[in-house]
Amino acid sequence: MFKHLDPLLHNQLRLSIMSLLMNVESAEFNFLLDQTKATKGNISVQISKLKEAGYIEVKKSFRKNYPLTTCNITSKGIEAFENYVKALSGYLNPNK
Amino acid sequence: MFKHLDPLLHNQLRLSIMSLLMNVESAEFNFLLDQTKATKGNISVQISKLKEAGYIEVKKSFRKNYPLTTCNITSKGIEAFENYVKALSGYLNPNK
DNA sequence: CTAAACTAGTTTATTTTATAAACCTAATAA
DNA sequence: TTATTAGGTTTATAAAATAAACTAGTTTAG
Repeated sequence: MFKHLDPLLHNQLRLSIMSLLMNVESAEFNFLLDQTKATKGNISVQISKLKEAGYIEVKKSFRKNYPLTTCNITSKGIEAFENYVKALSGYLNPNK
Repeated sequence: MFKHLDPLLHNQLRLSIMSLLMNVESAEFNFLLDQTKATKGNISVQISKLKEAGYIEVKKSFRKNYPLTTCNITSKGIEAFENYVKALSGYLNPNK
């Protein structure tokens, strides 16, 4: 009846991040900060969780002497996102 | 960009309950128990929360000497569910 | 009749999760 | 050179989810 919803994706901020990463080659920390309007701390934590799950890759480098964190979605992450969308649709269109 | 997701609906069990209630006049506690496969305690708690929010109505009666709890969705609940679905779609179809 | 098992839930205690505030390190500006 | 800014991370707190234990009563088997 109701499929299990990946708890890692069933969170507003993490889902936002994944949704953004679905659309781009890669995204910088500040891009995510700007788009999501979340706090830095929160984003930092959620990036870690997504990374730990293998849903995204995180590259740390320097630009203009400042640290720069860049993220991109992995194939595993894409798959998870697509599965999540599929599972959710079972909840959203109860009349179909 | 990303709309706020009603935290009351952004939960697997509560969303399941609301999804079920969208389809029926009313549903008994045991129907929800059976359909969702959740524990009684969990369902009890989530029903209370949905009720407190005014998303559902809860009637308590007796049938065959046993207590019987029946739920139905309210117009406020229907509206909330529809808004939730609309808001979520902004996350799910990032390429559109 | 009475003890065990069952119905239909609710409450409570514990764990997990989310979140923001405080903090850190290095770089640039005044 | 000390103040401020950039780019984050860590930690402390609050909120939520969950299951186990409990309540209250009913049915059934001996």
